[in-house]
Amino acid sequence: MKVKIGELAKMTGCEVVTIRYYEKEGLLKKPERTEGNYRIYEDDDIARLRFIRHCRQHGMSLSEIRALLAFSDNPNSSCDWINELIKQHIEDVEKQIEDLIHLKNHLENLYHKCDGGKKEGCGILKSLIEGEMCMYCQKDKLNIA
Amino acid sequence: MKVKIGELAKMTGCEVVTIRYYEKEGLLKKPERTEGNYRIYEDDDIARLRFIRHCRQHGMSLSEIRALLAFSDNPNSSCDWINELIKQHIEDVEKQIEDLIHLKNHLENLYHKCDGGKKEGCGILKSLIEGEMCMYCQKDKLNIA
DNA sequence: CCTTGACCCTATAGGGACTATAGGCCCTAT
DNA sequence: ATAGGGCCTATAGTCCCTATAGGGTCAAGG
Repeated sequence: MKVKIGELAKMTGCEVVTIRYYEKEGLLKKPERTEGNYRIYEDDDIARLRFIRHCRQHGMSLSEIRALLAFSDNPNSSCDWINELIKQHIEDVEKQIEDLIHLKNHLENLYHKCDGGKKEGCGILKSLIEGEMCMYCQKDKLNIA
Repeated sequence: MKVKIGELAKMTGCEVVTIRYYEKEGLLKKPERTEGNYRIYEDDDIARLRFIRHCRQHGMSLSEIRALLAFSDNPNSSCDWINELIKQHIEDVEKQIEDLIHLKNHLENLYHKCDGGKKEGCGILKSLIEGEMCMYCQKDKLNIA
C-alpha cells in the first residue's frame, strides 16, 4: 500500500505536520517521493508511525521512542531495560497522579471561598495572597516546576 | 524591608532567573535599582511574587495569573469569574487524573510482558507494535497531545 | 591597593513536542 | 483556464522556564 501524507495522517490519527516533524527528528526515515515531490509511505512506514503513536499514548518521550526503535531495528540486544523503562514510567505516572490529587484538594478548598461579591470579599483571592493551602498538607509541599 | 533579587528568591522559593522572567513578562513591575544597578524589592513586591507562586502551585497559567493580578489591582469588578476559573481548573485536573490512571493501567499491562530475552521474545515491543491496549478501554481512546 | 569570590546584570539560545504562518507548487475537476 | 484541495519548505511561535556567555558590583582578606 502506498499512501500520501494526508492519508497516513488519517490512518494513524497523527497530524500531517507532526509526521513531517517526526521525519525531521529522525524517528521516521525519509520516504520516497513522487515526481511531484510528494512523500509516499509504505506499509512499514505506517507500522512505524503507529508504533510511535502507541508509545506516545503511553506517555513516552520522543527520545525514549528513538531508543525503542533503535532496539527494534537491531536484533542483537537483550531487552531487560525495556521492562525497566516501563517500570520507571509507572512510577512517574503514579507520582503525577499523587500530585494532581493533591492539587485537586487545594483547588476544592479554594472553590466557593468567594462570596460572589467584590474584591474585598473574595476569599479565593485572599487565600491566594496569603498562600493558605489545604488541610491535607504543609504549605509549599507541592512542587510544580 | 528592602531585598535584592537573591534574597527574594530565597524568601519565595523562586529562582532568580524566574523572577527576572516574570518581570519581563509584566507580572512583576520593574523594581527600583541601587546605584550599582541591582534590583531592590519591597514588601509589596514580595507579596506579589508570593501570590504568583501560590497561583503556579495551583497549576494556573501565567496569563490566568495576569488576569487575577489585574483584577486584584482594580477594585471595581465582581469576582464571580474567579470561582469559574477555579471550577474549570478542578475539571481539568480531574480529567488529567483520569487520563493518568488510564495510562497507568496500560503501562501495568505492558509491564512484565517481556520474558527478558531478545527482541523476538519481547512482549512489550510486540504490544507497542500492535498497539494492543489494556483491557479497560478501547484502542486509541487515550489522547495525549 | 589588589584580588578573590559571591552575587548581580543583560542578551541570547535551548528544550519538548508540537502548532501556526507565509508563500508557493501539484493535481484534479469544471 | 482556473478554482480547490492537498502538498511542499522554511521559519517563528507556544509555554515556562533553564542555561550560557560575557560582563559589572561589592565586601572581605592578604
